[in-house]
Amino acid sequence: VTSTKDRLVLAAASLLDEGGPEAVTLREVGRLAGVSHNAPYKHFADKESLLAAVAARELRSLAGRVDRACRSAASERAAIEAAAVAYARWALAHPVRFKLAFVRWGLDDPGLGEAATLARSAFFRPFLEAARAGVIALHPARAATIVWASVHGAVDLHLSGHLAKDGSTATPGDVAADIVALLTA
Amino acid sequence: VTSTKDRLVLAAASLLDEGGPEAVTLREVGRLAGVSHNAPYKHFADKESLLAAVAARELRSLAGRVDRACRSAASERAAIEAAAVAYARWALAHPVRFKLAFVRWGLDDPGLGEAATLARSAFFRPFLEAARAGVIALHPARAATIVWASVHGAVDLHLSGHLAKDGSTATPGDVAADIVALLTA
DNA sequence: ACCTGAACACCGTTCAAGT
DNA sequence: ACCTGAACACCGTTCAAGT
Repeated sequence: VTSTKDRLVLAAASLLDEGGPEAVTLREVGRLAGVSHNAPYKHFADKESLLAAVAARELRSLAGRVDRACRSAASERAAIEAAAVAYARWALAHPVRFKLAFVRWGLDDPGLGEAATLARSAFFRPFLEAARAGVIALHPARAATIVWASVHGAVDLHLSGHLAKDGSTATPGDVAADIVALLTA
Repeated sequence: VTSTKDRLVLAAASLLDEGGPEAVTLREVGRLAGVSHNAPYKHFADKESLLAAVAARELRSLAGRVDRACRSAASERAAIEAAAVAYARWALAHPVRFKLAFVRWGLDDPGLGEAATLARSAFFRPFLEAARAGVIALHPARAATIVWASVHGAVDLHLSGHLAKDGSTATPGDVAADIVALLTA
């Protein structure tokens, strides 16, 4: 019951996971979806638009994970920590998708914009609730951006191999714990 | 007096700045360096190795900038803030080079590893000195990783368009200021 | 030791045509 | 409305050969 368009997106995502970005060719995407090598052009403007659809799907998935993690937390502070941990776990588990989702797009796909807003909102929600409960002193948007940037940056540095391997630097998990502790102190 | 190898790296960097990653083709690199389209293969194993050399050059440049910014600071705290600001300014001024420097490389170029260590050391130095002076309470490597990750992440989110445009989220500069204030409080 | 030119396989994109 | 097959321009890489 999946449309050709959906199958194309799924095929691209699958190729991305298995062989990295350079493995995603329109010819292979078509073959995996059971259509010709240029059927994608009937559903997407070009290759970049197809990849943007993959990125959007990924961001919506991330938003869902963060949302569920927050909801099952016992306190406002635990919800913040759960959001940070869920974000880091997702990124470390799917490094290629993570990198794709934060590429500088040369287009402005409305679906991609909506998905990005969804992910941002999911991450910000526990901060708004913590601020209402008086758990954090800082402006919630400022606090949320700091934690988001910290976790995102730690993961990116880790994935690109820039954090020292000898243990002299902190891991993404350390950074998440430290920053939440600092903000709720 | 520049060698062909140097000219190839410079040509690649120039093309990268002007037209983005997809503008860097070995044919155009060769043409710009005044050699044939496959002369690069006499100096680099493949295209990825050439790009790794560009990334290494960029990381050394970043290390120099951070170093100079720290040295001209009036206090230990000012040195930390200067390092963070220098990092963010460099990244925002050269977004394409920034993205290239933090790509997940499928090779282990020794020159790239050394350059990465150089950049990391430059960023960590003011934290070691601040810890010695008693300005920060946290372990210096932990504090440095937090600030580094925060600034790096804020810039990456900003460049990929994930920070809201309506001003509801903080800018990379805000994040740098907030995180340094939190750590030295 | 360093470079060139031809050649090969592959890819994104376009186009005319099919149902 | 959706898809196909041929074709085009382009790119990374290899190879035989040149100085």
